[in-house]
Amino acid sequence: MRKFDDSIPLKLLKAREVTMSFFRPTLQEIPLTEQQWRVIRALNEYKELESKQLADLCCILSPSLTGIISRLEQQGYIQRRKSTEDQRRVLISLTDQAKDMFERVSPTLEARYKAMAEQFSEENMEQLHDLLSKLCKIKP
Amino acid sequence: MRKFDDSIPLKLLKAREVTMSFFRPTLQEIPLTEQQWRVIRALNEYKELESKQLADLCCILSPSLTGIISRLEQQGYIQRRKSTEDQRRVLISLTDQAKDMFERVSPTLEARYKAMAEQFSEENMEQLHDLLSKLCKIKP
DNA sequence: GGACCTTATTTAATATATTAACGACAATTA
DNA sequence: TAATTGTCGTTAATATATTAAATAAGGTCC
Repeated sequence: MRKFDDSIPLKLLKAREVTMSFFRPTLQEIPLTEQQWRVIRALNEYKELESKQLADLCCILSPSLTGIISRLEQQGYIQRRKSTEDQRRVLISLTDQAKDMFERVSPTLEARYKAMAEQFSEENMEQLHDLLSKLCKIKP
Repeated sequence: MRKFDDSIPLKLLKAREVTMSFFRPTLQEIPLTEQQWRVIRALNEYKELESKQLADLCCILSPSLTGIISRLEQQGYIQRRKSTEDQRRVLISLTDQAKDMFERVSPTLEARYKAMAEQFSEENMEQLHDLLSKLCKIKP
C-alpha cells in the first residue's frame, strides 16, 4: 500500500507552499493576495484579455475570477469593457495605477524569485520546469 | 523580464490540477472533498493524531482544519477526544464507518494513481519526487 | 424567423484558505 | 505562588475554490 507521503498531488501542494513563502510577505505589504497578483501579472504581459482567457492562464475558475475581478476593479487596479463583436465577452485590462504599482513592486518580487532559484540551484530549476511541463500534458 | 508562464509556483499549481483531475470524479461519487480525503488518508495511516500534527501532514492550516474536522465528525467519519495529559490537545481518529469506506474506495483511487503514474512514466515520477523533496527544503 | 444548441459570464450555495485575535491550558519565571 | 510567557485549538472576517444552475448572447438547423 502506497504511503501517505508518497502522493504527488500532496508533494506538489507542499512544494508550492514553500515557494510561495518567498513572496507572501512582499505581497502582504502592498496589500495584494496571491491570486490578485497572478491576475495583474498576466494582464501586464497580455495587455487585454477575456475573462475566460485570464482564468485559463491564471488557473482560476471562472466563478472565483468574477469575485477577484470585481474586487480589483473596486481597488482601481483594473477596468473592464464589453467586446463590441461578441456581447458575451468581457475584456479586462490594467489601469495606469496598476501599471505604476507593478513597476514599483516587481523588482522586489523578482529578487525574491532569484533568491529562491539560487537556493534551489539552476540545474534543479530547469529539470523541474521540464518535468512539470511534461506532467501537464497527461490526461485522465 | 521573466515571462508569466516561467513561474514555478504557477506551474506547480497547474501540475497539481492535472494530477487531481484523475481523482476528483471518484471522490465526488462518495462524496468527499479533496481535503476531506487527505485527512482520512492521513488518519488511516497514523491511527490517532493531534489536530496540529494532522494540519502539518495534510498541509492544511489550523482554522481550515477545524471546519473540515467538524464536518467529517457530523458525517460520522471521525471521532475526537481530549488528551488526558494536556487538556489543550485534541486527538482525532477514524470511526469504523470511515475505515470501511476507506477499504471500499481506496482500490479505485489507487488504480487511478497507477494510471496517472504510468502515463507520466516511472522514471519521470521518481525524478519529480526527488526534485520536490529538495524544493521543500529551501527556506525564505 | 423561431426552435435548438453552444458558449461566456455570473449567481448561488457550500467548503476551504488566509490572517488576526481570542480563550483555555501548560510551562516558565520572578 | 502570582505573573509571565508560550502553545493549541478555535472564532471571526474576508477572500477564494468548487459544483450546479441561471442568464444572456451567438450560432445552426429547419
